[in-house]
Amino acid sequence: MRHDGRLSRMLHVLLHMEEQQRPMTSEEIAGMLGTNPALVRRTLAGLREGGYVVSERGHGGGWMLGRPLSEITLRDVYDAVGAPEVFALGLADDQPQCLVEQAVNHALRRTLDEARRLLLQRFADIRLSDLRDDFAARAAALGVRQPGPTCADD
Amino acid sequence: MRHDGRLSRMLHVLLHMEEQQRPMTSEEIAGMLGTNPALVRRTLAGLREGGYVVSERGHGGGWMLGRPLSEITLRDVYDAVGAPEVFALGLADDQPQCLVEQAVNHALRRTLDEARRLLLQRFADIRLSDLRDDFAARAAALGVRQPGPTCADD
DNA sequence: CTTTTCGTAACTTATCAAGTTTCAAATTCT
DNA sequence: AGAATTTGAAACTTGATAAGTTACGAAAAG
Ligand code: FES
Ligand code: FES
Repeated sequence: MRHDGRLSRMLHVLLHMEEQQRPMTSEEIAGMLGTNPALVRRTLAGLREGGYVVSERGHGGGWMLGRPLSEITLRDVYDAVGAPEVFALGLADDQPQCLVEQAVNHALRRTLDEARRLLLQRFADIRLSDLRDDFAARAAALGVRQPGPTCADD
Repeated sequence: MRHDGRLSRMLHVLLHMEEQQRPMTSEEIAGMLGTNPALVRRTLAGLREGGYVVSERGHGGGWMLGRPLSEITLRDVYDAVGAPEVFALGLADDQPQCLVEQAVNHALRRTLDEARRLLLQRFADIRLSDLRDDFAARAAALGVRQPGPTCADD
């Protein structure tokens, strides 16, 4: 099953965004992610609606954080990218009136819902500043002074 | 994202299989699921390897339970259909050497792993006989005497 | 008014479970 | 033995959709 990488990618983008003291263009970000500007705009649009980033058009424009990383949780970002389906496992709906299918789906749904609740609760408990701190710790452990981009974006 | 309905469908099949006192052909099962025999064989093949069902070829052949429903858990069936990816959410791997991506993926992986552990533990705790009992209760609540198939398979 | 950059719509691609086709092999029935 | 039934398995097509692409208009700055 194909993955939905929007949450992961947007988290990556937001953390890099804080390092920069200037707006990042969609093209720069696309280079970072190995994709293209239109997709970046499409996905960041959701984050803009939530106020997590702001965009400016024209010369010198681009994307900047709309609030500190300490005020954004993983859950916020998950919701902002459209609250995509968490699970690849799905329920059959071939025989909706079949009591067996109903019993199976009921058990699966309860279990999936419980796991989803746990997951989203954990997401709500993690702030992006926590990820940044972890990143900083990793950089320090490697003896990196100025963490800066390690990819080919410049 | 597209769902993987193999677990749900195979549970449905196994429960119906117990009701029947005869081998069910792939064609019958395909009719139940609104699909075709080859797909049924492909998916049930995994269950056969685990000994959860047995198949007989030729006239009068078909599929039967290989052990009582009380000795099969949802986790068993999940594994038997290939232990498909649980989550639709995936991790980016565009910049494996990027410390930010590493920090993001580490946090996501830990959280997803925790939710996966919970899910699979719940699966391991649910026996197919529990689902059958729930099914029987639903049938009783509706006043059904002989639960039998409600779909067009006969 | 030219350049930069976002905004957005429309279209194409990649992926993989699901679905299909086909035939060989095994088993039973006559 | 031969016909009918049914699984086994390989090869192929379809469908759904996140990702990727193309194209052009609007807004802002120089
Ligand atoms: S993409 Fe994270 S360092 Fe460039
Ligand atoms: S499919 Fe469950 S009753 Fe026919």
